Amino acid sequence: MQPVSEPQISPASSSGLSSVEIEVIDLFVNAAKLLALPKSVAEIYGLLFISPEPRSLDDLVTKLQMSKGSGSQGVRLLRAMGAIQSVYVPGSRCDHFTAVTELRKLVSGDFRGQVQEHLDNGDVRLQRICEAASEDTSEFYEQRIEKLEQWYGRAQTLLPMAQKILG
Amino acid sequence: MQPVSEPQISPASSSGLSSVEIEVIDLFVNAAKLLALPKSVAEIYGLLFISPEPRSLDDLVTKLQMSKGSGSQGVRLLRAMGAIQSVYVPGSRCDHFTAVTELRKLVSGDFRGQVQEHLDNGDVRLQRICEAASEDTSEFYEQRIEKLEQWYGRAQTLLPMAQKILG
DNA sequence: AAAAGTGTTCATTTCAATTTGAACAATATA
DNA sequence: TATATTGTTCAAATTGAAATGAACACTTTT
Repeated sequence: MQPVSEPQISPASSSGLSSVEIEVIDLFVNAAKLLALPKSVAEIYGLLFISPEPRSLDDLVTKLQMSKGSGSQGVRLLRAMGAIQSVYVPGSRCDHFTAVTELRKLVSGDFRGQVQEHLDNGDVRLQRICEAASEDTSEFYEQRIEKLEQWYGRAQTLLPMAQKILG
Repeated sequence: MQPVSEPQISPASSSGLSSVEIEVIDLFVNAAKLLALPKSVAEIYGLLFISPEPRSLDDLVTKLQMSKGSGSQGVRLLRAMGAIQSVYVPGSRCDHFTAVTELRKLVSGDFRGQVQEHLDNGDVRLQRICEAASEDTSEFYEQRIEKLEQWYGRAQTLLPMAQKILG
């Protein structure tokens, strides 16, 4: 990997993002790559994370210079993941959002969703592979299937442990 | 997620992939999505995983019906990741490959590469955020930075533990 | 009711990653 | 030396995901 490079959140064309905001957003944008989440989603979360006050959708898309459509989608996803919350702001009729920062909540939301799912399907898949292999049952295939079962087992062990450490 | 669907490795147009092979390759192709690896890479690894004998590049691209270019790139990546090995096959002048199936080796190869890297940069990033925040040092910013440090700490704890369980 | 504000949806565009295929070594065989 | 084999590289095409922006619906204010 290349050394950490300067944030690419076009700093000149700012609609007033401070340098702290830019750095933090950049952090999340990069982390998002690891989780294969859209950049816009990371930007929204990043900005909310570093915002002392709740922000409206309009607010977000203006500061981040993204389309209303993207903003709307992004907010929806983040809400579904439990990564942001909408809060009531007296005297304003639009929704306002804040970042959920408890690792425990974040982990049980998205992480679980993405990974657990695949593991759950593991049984089905292994089942199918066994069936397919039963036509041609060799020593080698048995070994490989055993290997796959071992892998799934390990993963099943690891996941709850990860939740414990993070939660 | 939709229920596990039928493999989409065009089974009709087969250059002779057995149903076991198809199922296993499909398993890896799906897992690869989680790790954000190219499909071609997953296909190659999957086929090697379920092949009793080493296979040549030519072999791979023929059975998988992919271009030589993709095959070459894929093999290179997998080798760099330590996920496949080239083995000597007497009486043949081309390289042959087998899958590395020890979870320990796989984990120290790719997983580490992808994740550790980001964590290593964490220090640099946090440093930069601190600097940026020093212009405008508020209670809130301090809390957030603390939160980020906490997150990195947890991740640093989890990673070696994961390696232990998997390795 | 009109006008302004807020938010969603969705067809289209944009963009980046992957794949292809052809050109190009490099090496072995005849 | 010519020819076949093996493998890499890279520009161009393909693909699919994400972003845009306009149309729409709903609410609130005047």
